[in-house]
Amino acid sequence: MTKTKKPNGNRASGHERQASIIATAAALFAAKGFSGTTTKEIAKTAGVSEALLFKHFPTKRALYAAILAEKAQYAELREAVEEAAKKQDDERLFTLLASYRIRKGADPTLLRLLLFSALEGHEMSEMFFRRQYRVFYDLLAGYIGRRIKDGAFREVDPLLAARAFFGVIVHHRLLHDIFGVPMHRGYEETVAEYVNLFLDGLRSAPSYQTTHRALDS
Amino acid sequence: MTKTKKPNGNRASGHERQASIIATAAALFAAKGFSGTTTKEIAKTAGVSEALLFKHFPTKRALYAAILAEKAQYAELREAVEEAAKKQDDERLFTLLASYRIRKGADPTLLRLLLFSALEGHEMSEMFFRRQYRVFYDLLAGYIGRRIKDGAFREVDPLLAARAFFGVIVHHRLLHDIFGVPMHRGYEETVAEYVNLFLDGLRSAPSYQTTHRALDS
DNA sequence: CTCACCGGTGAGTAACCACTTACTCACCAG
DNA sequence: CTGGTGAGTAAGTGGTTACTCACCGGTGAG
Repeated sequence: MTKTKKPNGNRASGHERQASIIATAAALFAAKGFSGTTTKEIAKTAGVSEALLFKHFPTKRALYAAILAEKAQYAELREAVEEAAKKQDDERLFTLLASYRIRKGADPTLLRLLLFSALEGHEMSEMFFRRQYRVFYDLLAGYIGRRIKDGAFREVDPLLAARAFFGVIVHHRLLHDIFGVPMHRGYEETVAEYVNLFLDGLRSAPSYQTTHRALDS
Repeated sequence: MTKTKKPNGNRASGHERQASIIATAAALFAAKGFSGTTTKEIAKTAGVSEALLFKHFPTKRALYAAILAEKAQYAELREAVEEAAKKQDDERLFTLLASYRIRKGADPTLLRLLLFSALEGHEMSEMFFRRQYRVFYDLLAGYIGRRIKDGAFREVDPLLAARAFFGVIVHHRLLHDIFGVPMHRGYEETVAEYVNLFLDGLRSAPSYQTTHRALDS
């Protein structure tokens, strides 16, 4: 053979390679979208040949789907949230939900993947969305509904209220992570401000007559 | 016959063609992103040859930039908003801002273009964002600041409050237009609910002492 | 009449795309 | 030593992409 053979030792097991490919590809897809990322680029960044990529994943779409499926696995936050809900500790529950997304080391990769997959209309997008957001958002709507029955919150549409709160948080990350708008307060301050603003809106008795046609319907 | 000659008469002027190309391309870019859309596809949909496309726009990116520049031209809403601000009509101002985005015929194209351009990191993205959103968002922050000085709103960070309100609206459109979550109330009802929720949060005196340290951990 | 000009195109082209083929190498059980 | 197996790749494949060029036909001024 004409070529020098390298003394190997850096041969990884199948699962290690697969994981490292997924990690590399996830970063690239998050940065440039599905159709903005080439398999050649993924292979080069992961330090393997393109052929090996296709040994592990039959198509580019399959690799993308594998990433979304992996990133959709989450639970950790749920228990803490459900505990706060049991104790009816409003501040804690809202602060938990907010500071999970708005915090110092928060990784923008997930949000970018979610947005790209939804915009590009990938088939896994809906599942990804459901696992990552829908869960918490239904959970919060349920909690708000219960607190209204208890008389702790005023009569609002629980679903819309839950959407509103997540709106505040998601929008913040959109500005910060996607549009590059700088933070103008610290993370904890920001979260506290959002939570207080929102909770006071939920708890205040309608002190003076505002146009309430929205609710009596 | 070697070539059929069509009896013409449908020859458009340069500017007409340019406008129709922009309209067609905008729809496609909004649907599939920059790198997800091919020049061949644009030409076919617009009913012209690919060559003509490049007569009007030197590159695909230039066409994209032209679209963003065109879509960034907006003002109409500003006057109405500024008038409401002068009259200190809170309900009207907030309702105007909300119902401009959340209404029956609202076109999702703009939001999709904005998100794609930001995610894909196009150079025109920042300008597009500034003209389409930043304007109103600074305007609202200024108004909230003034209302706080007047004593009409309680002491909050005006910038964060403005972000919060836009967050509610933008998130609603995100769910509705990008993620396909169905509306669960009518447009006007939804807007009214969001506005009331938010205004009550701004106006209520902090009735009982909430933990304002949030997450001192 | 003519001829420059404008709107418009068919037929490319080089580079790039996702994906394949045919192969090497290291390792191990029998 | 032999034959099977899993990790890995160089060198393609056909199709697509953004972009180009030589050219066409109608129109109106001189």
